[in-house]
Amino acid sequence: MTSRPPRPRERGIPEATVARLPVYLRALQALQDRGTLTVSSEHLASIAGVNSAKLRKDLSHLGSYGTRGVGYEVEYLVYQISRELGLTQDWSVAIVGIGNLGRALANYGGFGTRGFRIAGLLDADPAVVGKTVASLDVRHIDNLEDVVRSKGVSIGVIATPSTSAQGVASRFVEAGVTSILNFAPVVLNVPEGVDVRKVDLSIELQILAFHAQRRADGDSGRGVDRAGLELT
Amino acid sequence: MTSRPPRPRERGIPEATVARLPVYLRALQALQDRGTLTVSSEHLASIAGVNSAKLRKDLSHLGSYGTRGVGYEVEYLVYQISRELGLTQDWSVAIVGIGNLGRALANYGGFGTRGFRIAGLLDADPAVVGKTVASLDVRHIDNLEDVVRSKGVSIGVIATPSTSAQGVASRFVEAGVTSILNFAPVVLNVPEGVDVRKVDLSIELQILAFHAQRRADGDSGRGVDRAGLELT
DNA sequence: ACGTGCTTGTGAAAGCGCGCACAAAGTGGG
DNA sequence: CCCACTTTGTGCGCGCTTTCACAAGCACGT
Ligand SMILES: NC(=O)c1ccc[n+]([C@@H]2O[C@H](COP(=O)([O-])OP(=O)(O)OC[C@H]3O[C@@H](n4cnc5c(N)ncnc54)[C@H](O)[C@@H]3O)[C@@H](O)[C@H]2O)c1
Ligand SMILES: NC(=O)c1ccc[n+]([C@@H]2O[C@H](COP(=O)([O-])OP(=O)(O)OC[C@H]3O[C@@H](n4cnc5c(N)ncnc54)[C@H](O)[C@@H]3O)[C@@H](O)[C@H]2O)c1
Repeated sequence: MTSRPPRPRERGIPEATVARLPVYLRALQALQDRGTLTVSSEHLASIAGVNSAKLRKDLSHLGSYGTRGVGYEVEYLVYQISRELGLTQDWSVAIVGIGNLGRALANYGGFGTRGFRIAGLLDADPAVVGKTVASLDVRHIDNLEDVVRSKGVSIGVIATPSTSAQGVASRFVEAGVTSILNFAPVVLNVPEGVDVRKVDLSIELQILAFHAQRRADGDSGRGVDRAGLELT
Repeated sequence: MTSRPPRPRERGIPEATVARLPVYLRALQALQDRGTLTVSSEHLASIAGVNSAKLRKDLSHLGSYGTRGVGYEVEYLVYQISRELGLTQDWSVAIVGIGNLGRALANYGGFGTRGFRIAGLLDADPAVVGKTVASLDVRHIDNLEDVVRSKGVSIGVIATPSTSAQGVASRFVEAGVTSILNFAPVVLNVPEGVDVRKVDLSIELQILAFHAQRRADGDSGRGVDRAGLELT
């Protein structure tokens, strides 16, 4: 537990930028589908819903891929962002907890499109194990290590009730999975070096409720005009 | 389009704090269920997975509800956070797009527990309209305005394909809904004063892939020990 | 009544992220 | 060849966020 030096900016792209690159990528692919060859930061920014200076600064972290006076070559930029995000390789995903949400995720076509392949579905309920969901058969959770190793799973998705989530996370980690996407409303405890992201619908609703209440508090009679909302 | 003054900190709780209050609330309710009466910032922080100083500063925005030398009274804090987040009143939610995801959301029990009531389900597909999902019958999207008005819907959830999402959002806005939770992978365009939050699974996976790739780049042969990961 | 020990609440410092504004660099027309 | 125009890449200032560190405050035992 040596006290780390104040982050020597390893070789790095800022987190905030990383979180926006997928948005840019999607916008660029939409342009590509429409046959657009080049795009200005202004135009791309408006599609992606961000400030154009921010977009340029974000892209500058990947290198200088634009041409002054012209803009960015769409195809080249798509490739560069894909490469930076690691989408030029395939990622195997395992989903644990094939209930309401797990089934929806398994049936969702949007993952396969961009380098993510669902390699395994796991559940603990005998009534679910053995069933076929999205042309994969649901295996018993005890096979987790097998599935991870044989399919080369590197991303684990947790869609179990929150009581089971920590246990599943630990098993993922033991099996060597270092990237976890968690839908259960609990804080997961994992060793350093394991990356956990959470998706929590209740939190999103509560944040919306907070802002809605604040708006209602201020608006007495008079019309809106309340500004300063942050649109994520 | 008057240029706004540099944000006079209306009367406000920082955004970052608002996003964490629901996490604290959940931790507190777990303590409450276990019969715990008071909790220190250190303890609560470790449950919630944050730094204790941050927790104290967050809570200080709500007022001084702690007792030095003792900690915080769990029940009182639950109430204060609930009130601040607007959970002491009921919020009606309408879900549009009753497909894989919409059905999972409708069947999810976790919403009702905390002030959110699903008041209406809407879809455009004649094969879905009229069906009963989660003991609500699915109405046709043309009834959106009706449903919003008659049920007092204040939060709209969009779970349609991305091609329809903007249209649905606009109809929500026209009907007077100013809080929207969007699952479709598109940037929504809404007038000022409307609050949009998005949940985008593909983006989460891509961020995980980015970090996983970076870890793999550094680790040549030798075991892990890569530090500096930010766990959200 | 008073000291001991624990915990809160917050000032101060450092790090990040955002957006303005502009120089640098390229394009294209004359 | 030069000039007008467009657009990138970035220096800079500002405000938000996080974390440290500690004085102030409270409980409890004696
Ligand atoms: N459904 C939603 O829309 C929704 C919304 C927000 C959050 N969530 C969260 O997502 C999670 C799943 O929700 P759901 O509605 O799909 O629940 P669900 O009850 O329908 O499904 C949970 C599944 O997990 C399985 N399971 C339980 N313990 C397990 C274990 N130890 N190992 C493997 N599988 C196990 C169960 O057999 C079941 O099939 C929950 O934590 C829930 O809070 C769901
Ligand atoms: N299923 C998932 O796990 C998942 C994951 C990530 C993102 N998403 C996104 O969530 C959205 C929904 O996904 P899904 O898998 O449920 O899709 P789906 O095709 O199963 O369901 C979409 C539903 O929306 C309805 N619909 C279409 N146009 C409509 C309109 N104009 N008005 C009302 N209803 C309309 C359709 O009839 C259908 O029932 C998509 O945008 C998808 O990209 C889904």
